[in-house]
Amino acid sequence: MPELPEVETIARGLARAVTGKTIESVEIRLPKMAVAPPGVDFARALAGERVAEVGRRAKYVLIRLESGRMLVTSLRMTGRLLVQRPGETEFPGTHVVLFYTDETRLSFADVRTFGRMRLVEPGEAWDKSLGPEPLSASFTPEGFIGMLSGRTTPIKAFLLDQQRIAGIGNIYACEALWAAGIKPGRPAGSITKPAARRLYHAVVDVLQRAIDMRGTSVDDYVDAEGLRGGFQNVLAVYGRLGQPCARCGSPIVRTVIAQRGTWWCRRCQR
DNA sequence: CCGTTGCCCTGCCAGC
DNA sequence: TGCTGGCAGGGCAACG
Repeated sequence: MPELPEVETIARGLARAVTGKTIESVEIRLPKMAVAPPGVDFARALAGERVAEVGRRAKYVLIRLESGRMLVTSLRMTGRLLVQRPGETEFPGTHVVLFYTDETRLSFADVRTFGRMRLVEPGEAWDKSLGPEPLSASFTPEGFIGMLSGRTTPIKAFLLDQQRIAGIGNIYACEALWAAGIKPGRPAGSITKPAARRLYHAVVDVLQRAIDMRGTSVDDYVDAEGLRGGFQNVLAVYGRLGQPCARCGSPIVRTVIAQRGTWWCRRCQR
C-alpha cells in the first residue's frame, strides 16, 4: 500500500530508468485505468512524447513530459509501475503499457483496479485539494499546531486527510502516533501544544526514516526496480496485534478509527 | 466548512 | 477439500 515513502522510492527508481526516453505507443487494456481530459485521446496524446522528469506529489507519481503535459499515477493499494525489457515476463494484472522507442516498456499493473493513470494538461490544477508536503519547508510545527485547533475529528483521521497534510497513509499515521505517544482516537483539537510538537516531529521523522529504508513492504510491495523496502522490519505497532510494545511491554491492540485498522499501545499512547 | 459513511475491487486466510 | 465471510485500503462522492 504505497504511501509517501514508497511512492518516493518508486519515483526515484523511475527517474533513473525512464528520464529522456521517448514513448512510441501506448496500449490500454482496461480503459478506466487511463483517464484523459474530455476530448483528449490518452494513447494518441502520449505517442511521440519524451519524458522530461519523474517526481512525486503526495502519493502520486508524476511523469512530466516535454510538451508540458504530465502523467499522474495513483497506485492506491495494489498498483505497480514496473520498467521491463523486451521478452521479460509480463506482470499479472497489467492494464496500461507505455512502450518506449528503445524497446523497454513501463507497465502499470493493479489486480484490484483501484489505481489510475491520469493525463494532465499544462497548467491544470490537478492537485488543488492537496495539503502541504510534510517533508517540505511549507510544513512547519507552528502551521501544524494551528491546523489542529478546534477540530473534533480523531487525530488519526486528521493525519489521513490529504487536504490537511499530503502523503500520510495508514501505516505511517499509526507509527507517528505511537512515536509521539498520542492515542489515535483523541480529538485533534484536544492535543496539547507540546504533544502536537512531538507529533509534528514524529511525522517528519517516520517518513524520512522510511524513505531512507526504501519504504515498507507488507504483502508483496516492490518499487519500480522490483526491490522490497526495509521499514517493515522496524514497525513499532502497525500489524503487530498482541505483540509487546517496544516502549512499555504492554500488548499492542487493534481498533477501528475512520474505517481503518488502527494499531496502538493502550498504556503509553494517551 | 466539517465530519462521517459507503463504494469501488480482488486476493488471502481463518473458520467451519 | 471446498466454501464463506471478513479484512486489507486511498480517494472520492454524497449526505446531514
